[in-house]
Amino acid sequence: MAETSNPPAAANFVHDLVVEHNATGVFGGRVQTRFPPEPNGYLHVGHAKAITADFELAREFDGACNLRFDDTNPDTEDTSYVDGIIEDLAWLGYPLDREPLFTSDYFAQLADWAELLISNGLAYVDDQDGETISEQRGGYGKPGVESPFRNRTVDENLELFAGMRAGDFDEGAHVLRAKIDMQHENMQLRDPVMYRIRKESHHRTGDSWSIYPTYDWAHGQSDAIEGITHSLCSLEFDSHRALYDWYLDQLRELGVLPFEQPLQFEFARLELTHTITSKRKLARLVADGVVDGWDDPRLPTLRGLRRRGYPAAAIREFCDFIGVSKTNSRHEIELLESFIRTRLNKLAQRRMAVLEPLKVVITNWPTDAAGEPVVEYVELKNNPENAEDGTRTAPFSGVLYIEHDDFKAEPPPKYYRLTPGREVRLRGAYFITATDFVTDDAGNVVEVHVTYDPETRGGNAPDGRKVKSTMHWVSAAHAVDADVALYDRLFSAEVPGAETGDPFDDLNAESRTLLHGCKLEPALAATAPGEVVQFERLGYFAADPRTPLLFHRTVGLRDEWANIQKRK
RNA sequence: UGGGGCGUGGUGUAAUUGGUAACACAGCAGUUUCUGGUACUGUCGUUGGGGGUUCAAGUCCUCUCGCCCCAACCA
Repeated sequence: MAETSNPPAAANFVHDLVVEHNATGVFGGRVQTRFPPEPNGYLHVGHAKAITADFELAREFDGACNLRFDDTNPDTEDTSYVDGIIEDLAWLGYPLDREPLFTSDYFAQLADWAELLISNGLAYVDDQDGETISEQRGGYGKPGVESPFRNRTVDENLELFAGMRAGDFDEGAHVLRAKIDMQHENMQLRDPVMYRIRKESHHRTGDSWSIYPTYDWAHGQSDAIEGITHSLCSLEFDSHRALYDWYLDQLRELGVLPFEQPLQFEFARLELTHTITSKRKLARLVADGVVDGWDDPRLPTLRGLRRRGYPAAAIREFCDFIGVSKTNSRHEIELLESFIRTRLNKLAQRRMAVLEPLKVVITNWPTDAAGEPVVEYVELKNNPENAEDGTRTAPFSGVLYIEHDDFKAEPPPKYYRLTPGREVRLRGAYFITATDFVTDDAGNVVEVHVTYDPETRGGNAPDGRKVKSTMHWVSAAHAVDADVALYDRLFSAEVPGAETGDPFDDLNAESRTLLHGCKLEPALAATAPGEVVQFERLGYFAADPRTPLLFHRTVGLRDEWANIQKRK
């Protein structure tokens, strides 16, 4: 992966496993993985971890990773999600290099294999409803009850399944079940359902099928069809592994597996503090209008993060760094943010923007022949981290805006910024000293009067005197107005819903603050859609991809002064 | 209730497989600095608990405690 100052990737138990497999000849050195999203929602950071795990493992061992849409449930899936997922995946850094694969492409093969299992007495058609089947399954430590239909003849099962396949029955009339063991201690093996009847139209196969395979029946077999070797999934599927193996074992013994039998490995999904990664709950945030859509910058969706300005490379580096383990854990969102800052610090162009403007009048600033304040142009570095980014100029004149927080009539302890009688530097321009200020009826400072020292042009005093603070500024006459959205945690609790069980109880009502009338230096008007720049001393801000002069705060700078105030 | 998985600083991830517990984030203190940013330095503090084997235990044995997952015709 690209250059980075971050430390190398954490070790990864799956990686170690593959090394061992290659050493012992399992899979003959082949590594084939797959990323199998269900097209029923958009990708989020949690998927990013799975994606990097799958794709990078394959890349490292010169294998390949398939994108396979696990589209076995016509009720919830849609092509718009297929397109969205492909788009987000490409943005993350994994553009499609060939046609994507679909479980639905294997429906015929899967159904044929199901018939093969039936023919061998390994599956049967059950006429009972879901509730009854569920009751008969028993419970943890409690025995299961065999279905009265469990011992139908092969011929009868074949005929019924053919009818199911042909669409002769209503939804719920029958299911196909694997005949395993109703007393198995692993509930997944108590005659799991392989097929159910659905009359819903499928986003790809339309109405050509009225039976759909369940996840368990589809997944391992799809892996086998594609020649997958290492099938990674999240921890909650560990009890499914026995079933994954059982289906494959039967097919292998019946001699129909095209490749070696794939193996399933489980790892912990990515959880972050102050956010959620449940597709269902994310969908609820969108549906309820808590956020503006799937690409709301407060969402952990890939498209939300992209709009927020998170560089894809930084997300990949983060995933690489946290590694792959089996421990249930929740990473601090601050760790992700530190990766974002590290990368942006190197890349982002520096600009000056005043979010909450305070007017500053330089009382000794010269005027020209027409009586207008003189305008000078000062040169500023685009990025102190990278000299190749060069410089730009910004207009400077007698009336400016500075950040409201950068002046205090009565300075608190350790305050280094502008205050009556104190001299500070305006970045790249001049030293100024506050002489006076104007307040409104409520006592708020609305204007500051200062004098400047003409000798300090460029930002340095010939006599070598120092100032405690350098501040950003924008010339009032040249300022470009913009809207800026500041973001805070979407959920105020570290673990949303930890208290009440409902994450929505922990929603942060102030997760977004929209500022109008922010004052930008002219160069900022040319920011490309989606580009992330650093507003000096404030943070990184992404230009909205669609709306000009709207910026989203990607992440703030580390702020020592804020910490000092917080400690107080 | 039966089965499975997992416990390492505040957080997360490592530890040559029995050999100095490390890395990052966060915190704290400082140096540098035309961003209270960056960079750099220092500092803080940990193997869930008990017992055992061993010259030596995060690692092996044993007991114990805690957390997570599984009883959809979702994935």
